[in-house]
Amino acid sequence: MARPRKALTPGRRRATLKEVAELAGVSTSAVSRTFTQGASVAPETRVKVLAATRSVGYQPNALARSLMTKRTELIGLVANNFDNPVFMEIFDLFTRRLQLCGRRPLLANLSGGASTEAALEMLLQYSVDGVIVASSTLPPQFVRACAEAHLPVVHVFGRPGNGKLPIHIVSPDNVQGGRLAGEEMCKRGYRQIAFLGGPQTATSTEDRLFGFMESLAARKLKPRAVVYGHAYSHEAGLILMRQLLKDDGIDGVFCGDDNLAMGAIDACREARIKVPGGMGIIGFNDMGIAAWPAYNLTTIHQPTADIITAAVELVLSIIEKPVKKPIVRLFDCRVVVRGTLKAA
Amino acid sequence: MARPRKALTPGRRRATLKEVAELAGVSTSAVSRTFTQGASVAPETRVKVLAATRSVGYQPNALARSLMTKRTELIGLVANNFDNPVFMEIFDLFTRRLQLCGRRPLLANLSGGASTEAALEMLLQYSVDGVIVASSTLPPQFVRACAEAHLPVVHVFGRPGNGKLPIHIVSPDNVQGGRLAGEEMCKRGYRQIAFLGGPQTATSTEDRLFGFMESLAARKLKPRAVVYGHAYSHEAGLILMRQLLKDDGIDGVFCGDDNLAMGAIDACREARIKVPGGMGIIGFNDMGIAAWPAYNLTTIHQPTADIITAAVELVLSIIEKPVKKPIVRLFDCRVVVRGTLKAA
DNA sequence: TGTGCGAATGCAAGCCCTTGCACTATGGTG
DNA sequence: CACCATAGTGCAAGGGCTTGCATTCGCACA
Repeated sequence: MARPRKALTPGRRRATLKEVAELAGVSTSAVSRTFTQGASVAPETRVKVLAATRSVGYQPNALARSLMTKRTELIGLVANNFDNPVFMEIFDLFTRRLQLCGRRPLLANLSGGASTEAALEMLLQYSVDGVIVASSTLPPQFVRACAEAHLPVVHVFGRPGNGKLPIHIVSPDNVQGGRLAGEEMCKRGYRQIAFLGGPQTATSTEDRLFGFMESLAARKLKPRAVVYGHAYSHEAGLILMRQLLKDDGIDGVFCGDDNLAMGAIDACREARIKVPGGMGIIGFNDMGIAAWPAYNLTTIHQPTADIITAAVELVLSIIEKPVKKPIVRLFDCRVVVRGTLKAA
Repeated sequence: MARPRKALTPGRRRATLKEVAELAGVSTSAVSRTFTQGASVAPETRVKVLAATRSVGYQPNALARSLMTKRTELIGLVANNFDNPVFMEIFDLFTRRLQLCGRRPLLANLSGGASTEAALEMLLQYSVDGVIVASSTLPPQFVRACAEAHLPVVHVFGRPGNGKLPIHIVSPDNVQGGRLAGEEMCKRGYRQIAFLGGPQTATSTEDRLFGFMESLAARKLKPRAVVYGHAYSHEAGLILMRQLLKDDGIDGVFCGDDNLAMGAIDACREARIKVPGGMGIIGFNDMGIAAWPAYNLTTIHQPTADIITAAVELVLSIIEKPVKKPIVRLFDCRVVVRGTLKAA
């Protein structure tokens, strides 16, 4: 907790560097250099400056500084999935990680059809050093537009584009994860498996389905059904699963997200179908709630913390040293076995 | 050892107001005024300026502007509860609301013992116009320090202080909510009711307990037990409930939060105790998951959207026109009846 | 025709910082 | 003892923007 600064009379303007300089009896340059890593300042000067600083409660104005340095230490954090509890963890990791590196997250919420143009404008007007877009359900044009505006941008949970623009990707390997899900279900004897995905436009859903179909194909199988929801939500899972249950040949469902999977489980319970006995269900993400006993969901885990760490490192590195060719970092997923698939 | 000097991004520099002025053949003032609400500019001048603006893709530099205007349109959003899914909704509402008013949320994450001093420093250095602190589990000194630094600050989910500093509060009426919970349980015949709270230091827990005890006292009852968790988490609820179950006289539990309540339900299920038959449970918050069929939790609803709207309005208004006396806005809660309390 | 007024404009002085450059000590070297 | 590298300093010129002030212009009014 900052201690109260008595010298700052109420209502008074905040102290400026110039005032500190006068008080310390040195030039403004000396004060500035005192707050600049690696600048050359005599120890006694530094002491005087720090004393003056303390006595008026001076805080450097980061915005004025950025005018000269061309660096704001601001990172735009763009997302559109504020309805998915998974993102709580993701926000937590991002903001802490950024804080650790002395960067500040400037948030842009693109949920509910907020204007992407306005968001981009905001990022530019506030001169963010870089942008992290955390979403697989955003129109790809937005990320492109960032790159075109020469903003260093990393698309987390995104999918590699056509390679023309430097749009860097950090993401779980959704194809591999989908494959894992398919294999796990097959291994455990499920044969008539449906895919219950999120929005059809989400690259994550598409890729997970792709991997899933691959693994089925390797066993000469095909999905029994493929359905898509309007969002990665419990509600969508519930509704879609009710629909799938009309086909009583289905013995298992791969859900493209844990929220969907939990909705699907609730639909089964509603229909008095036992999971995993009557119906096998596997999710994707391994969000916290998936482990709660009420669901105890078998799911595909993605290494969220590693992904976010990598994303932050990447964006900082391309700010430092721009890169022409798109960088792609995919992280392997793994199966977390809980109780919604029967034993092998 | 000099600080690594930045290689400027190779992409073309962003256009400046001066360049636009030259291109349009007018003074910089004219351009500036074109982008200033209510300034006087001839229609034809405006047209020329806008044309030039478009042709070079000019975006005003909000940071440079803030140097003169003393306004950044940045609002600090401080929280420490990134592990609680409830906060996803809260973030969503805050960020959208702020965006609607043309403000930008600058995030400070105080989870996991991140330094409050560093956070305050950051808010000051970036000259946020105001601060919203959304937490009931933060050391009150932090909010005080903001106020002492003359930052307009609104404490959401906070509790009125001693009235010396202009710390404004927007919050659900936790006492009233607690009273509601107690009344509802009594009405339905529960008599040996325990309180399962969050951190003992959280004012929300304290106030909910207070209201709860009031309503019991009105019926000459007392809580059968009072326990506190380390956090508003499912895990804490689970652990505490297991503990409470050792006392088989308890017939109901008021949980200070839905996460706790869901943990408590899982503990009951684990012990094969039927809810609400063998044990009545009521939560607080009415988070999305509480309505999922797996829990179907009876709970106290707080009008989150109204609270957030009020908080944003309040912070903007005190930025505009500072207020000496603390403003307190409490919002009534209401009971949402679902399936975890037996019929009256 | 003269007067007054408001609208439109440009000038230049900032806002709060950083940094290139020129300059002074200082001490170490041959 | 002359010489030079080096650390420490201040000056002043910005960085991209707003805004008070003075000026110009057109117009309505008398």
